[in-house]
Amino acid sequence: MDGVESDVSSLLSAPSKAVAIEVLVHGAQSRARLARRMGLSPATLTRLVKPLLEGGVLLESDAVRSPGRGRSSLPLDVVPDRYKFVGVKLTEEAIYAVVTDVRSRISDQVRVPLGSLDVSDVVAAVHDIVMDFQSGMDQPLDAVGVTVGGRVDEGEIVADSSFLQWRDVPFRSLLGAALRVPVYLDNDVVGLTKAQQWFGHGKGYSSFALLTVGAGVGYGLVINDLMIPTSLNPLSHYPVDPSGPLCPLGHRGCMTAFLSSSSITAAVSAAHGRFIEYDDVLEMARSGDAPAVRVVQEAARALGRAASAITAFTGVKRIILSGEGIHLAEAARSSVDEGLSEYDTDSALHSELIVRPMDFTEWARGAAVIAIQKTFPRSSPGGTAGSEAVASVAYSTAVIDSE
Amino acid sequence: MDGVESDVSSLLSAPSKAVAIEVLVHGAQSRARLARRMGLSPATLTRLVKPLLEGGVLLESDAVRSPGRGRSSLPLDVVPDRYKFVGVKLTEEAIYAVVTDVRSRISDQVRVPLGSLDVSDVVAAVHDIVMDFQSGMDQPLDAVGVTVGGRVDEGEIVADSSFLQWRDVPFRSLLGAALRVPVYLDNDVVGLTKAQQWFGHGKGYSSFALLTVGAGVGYGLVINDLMIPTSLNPLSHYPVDPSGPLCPLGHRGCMTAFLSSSSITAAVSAAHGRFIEYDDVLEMARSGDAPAVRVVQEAARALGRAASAITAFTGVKRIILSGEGIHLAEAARSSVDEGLSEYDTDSALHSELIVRPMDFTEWARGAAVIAIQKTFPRSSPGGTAGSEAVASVAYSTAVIDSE
DNA sequence: TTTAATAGTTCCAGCATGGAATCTAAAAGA
DNA sequence: TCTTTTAGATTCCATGCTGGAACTATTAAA
Repeated sequence: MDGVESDVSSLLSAPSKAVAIEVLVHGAQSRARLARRMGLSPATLTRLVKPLLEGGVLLESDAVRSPGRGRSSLPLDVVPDRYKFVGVKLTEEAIYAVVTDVRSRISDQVRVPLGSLDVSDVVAAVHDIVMDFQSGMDQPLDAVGVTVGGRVDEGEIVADSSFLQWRDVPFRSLLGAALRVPVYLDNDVVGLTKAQQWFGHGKGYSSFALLTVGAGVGYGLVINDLMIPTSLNPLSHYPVDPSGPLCPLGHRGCMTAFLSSSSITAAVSAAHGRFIEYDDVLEMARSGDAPAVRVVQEAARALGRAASAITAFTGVKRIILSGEGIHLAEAARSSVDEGLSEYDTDSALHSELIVRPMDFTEWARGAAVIAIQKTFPRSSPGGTAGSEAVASVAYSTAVIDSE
Repeated sequence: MDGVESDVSSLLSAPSKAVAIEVLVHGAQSRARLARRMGLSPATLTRLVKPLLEGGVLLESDAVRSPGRGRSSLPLDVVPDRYKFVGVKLTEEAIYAVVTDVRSRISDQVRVPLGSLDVSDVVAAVHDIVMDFQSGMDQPLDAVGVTVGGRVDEGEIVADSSFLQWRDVPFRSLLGAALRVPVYLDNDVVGLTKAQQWFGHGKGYSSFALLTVGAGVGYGLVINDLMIPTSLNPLSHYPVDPSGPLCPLGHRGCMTAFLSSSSITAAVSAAHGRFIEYDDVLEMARSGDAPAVRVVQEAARALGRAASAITAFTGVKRIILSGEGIHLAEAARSSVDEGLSEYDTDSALHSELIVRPMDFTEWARGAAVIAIQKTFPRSSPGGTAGSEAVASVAYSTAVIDSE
């Protein structure tokens, strides 16, 4: 609990950190189990765990009986309050921020409306939020993660965010100068995907995809435990049905045209001659309003088709459907399945859909996970030759259209 | 050259093998260069190279001058004839077989028409071909790779091959019993993709895709240097244009409906009221025959759309377009580009298309590469926890529809 | 009470690695 | 021509990670 252990990265060996991450992600477990899971000898595990216990990263809980004979195991778990992180998600209307522990469990959260999109104003607002959190805590903050919708380069610069109307803003260094804490920056879908990977519905899957539906369409991809930099603009405007509606960019039947909240509300509003909220559209669909039913069903079918395409093109079966607008998948699940199986030839290779609505707090948690993962970095599992070339690409371009 | 070094796998350490593969794939280079590329010290490289020289795997060539001062480097190269492999590609009409060196350079090849699709007949035919090759060689064969269109399980069993009309045939053990040489089995697109990865147009790219057009549509995907098991049936019947023609399975506007040779010849033949060969269709398109032009252009546009989708869903930019039927992409390149950019919003993230026609000999070379890669296995670069679970999935299902 | 099975530790030999010093080779400059 | 500089390659050694073997600890079953 003392401040001796200032930094994980510098004081722990890479294998020790790998053990910590294993416990972090897969929960409390004994040395023996860790050894088996990680393909290491019990002897090695004893050695790797020692500095983690001394550093206060892990804690040995009481002995636990397992069925059968043999000595009880001593589960190792992370010390929940050993680290504290802040996650910040920027949207055009508000800043959503959370305080989490190392397992990304939220202990505090706040929503601050955004008065101005001016860079310095936003920096100041985030600074104030973090300071506010800090003052209410009895321990120092370990890191802050910030995510935005749009293109983020090298974790440093908001290269292009249409909704914030920012171009080439070195947000990380700006905020880092204002705070005394390490600041990390990334795309919002990347954050949400990584949160799912370590702590959410992607846990235990070496490959999965995340598809979010809300103001825009987001897409995150993890293959072989590695986040794939998927350039998202192309996907959010991917043609699902060339005879479908138009999106703001003029594409007929693209995913945005079918799935974005604005497209859906616009279609139903037009039919009824008055403006109708997104949630009301779903409600109306449920109660049988013909235009609403039609629009929601078509959107759901487009979603199913997109999921089917993801599996076809990436081989990934597990797909998490999420975002503020994903309730439409619950409202019209059969249409989703319809779109999913429309062109399916091999039933054994079905996509496995998980529908999990997520609000903006969840996005902020994703931002916190960016900070957590940077604090507990994986020791380059890819291990490819030509490290310099790889380094320049890593964590670079993951873009979504947050229009 | 003597038979002392019987097996690479058992006598060389994993890092040494990695060095051999580096030289194999990226060509002759000095120890210093290898050290830089692989992130190792010069000292380590000297040590790793020694057993490779002693084992006759690598050879030191004459000193080569580099611009500037300093000692000349001593390039290390593989001894081309140290190993010999046979690659066999089974199609419904014939067996295509090649003899290659460790760089997959073809030194001999043969095409044997297939009289019967009976399993024992095919085993006998392949056996005879391999024996024939053997008798003409002054050194023993190191391994045989066989590829087939269809689903191959665990590298052991042809689970389902529609064109050979085989189901659950343990081809590897059957052929292995007949031959005295290690036999490896895999899907044909996997072989072709791996050949591209190590020795072809995917060399130097950690991620790329291969799309083949011929009797059917094939798709191979490599991400972060790892072959992704893409279940191909879904892709070959992926809907490109819901208003397009029908495929044999009744899908409207799927990739097979647009791109398979039979669909193309059928469409043009119907228009002209007589049967027209595939190559003639391309010829007629070139000379302006309206139906042929139309069909070829639509097929090319579908190809472009498919390529665009690959980039959108996988983030992979480099796409190799190939197969016996890919000449249509050359004949109508502008239509390919049209389909590629139809829904493109971000020009910086364009797909990078490489069009390379490949005949069946090239597919046989792919089979040889299966044998080469099994002989020089990579030491599990993924390195994920839970090795047992990973092992069962690796090299399993990569399917194409070879109908 | 003995035996078997599992968890965890200690000790040590093996081995891969990289740093430092050294040697070799070639070009540039005096 | 000799010296200096630069870079490739080697040798030697300290370091550190690893797993095997032997051991202790704990628990259930015979």
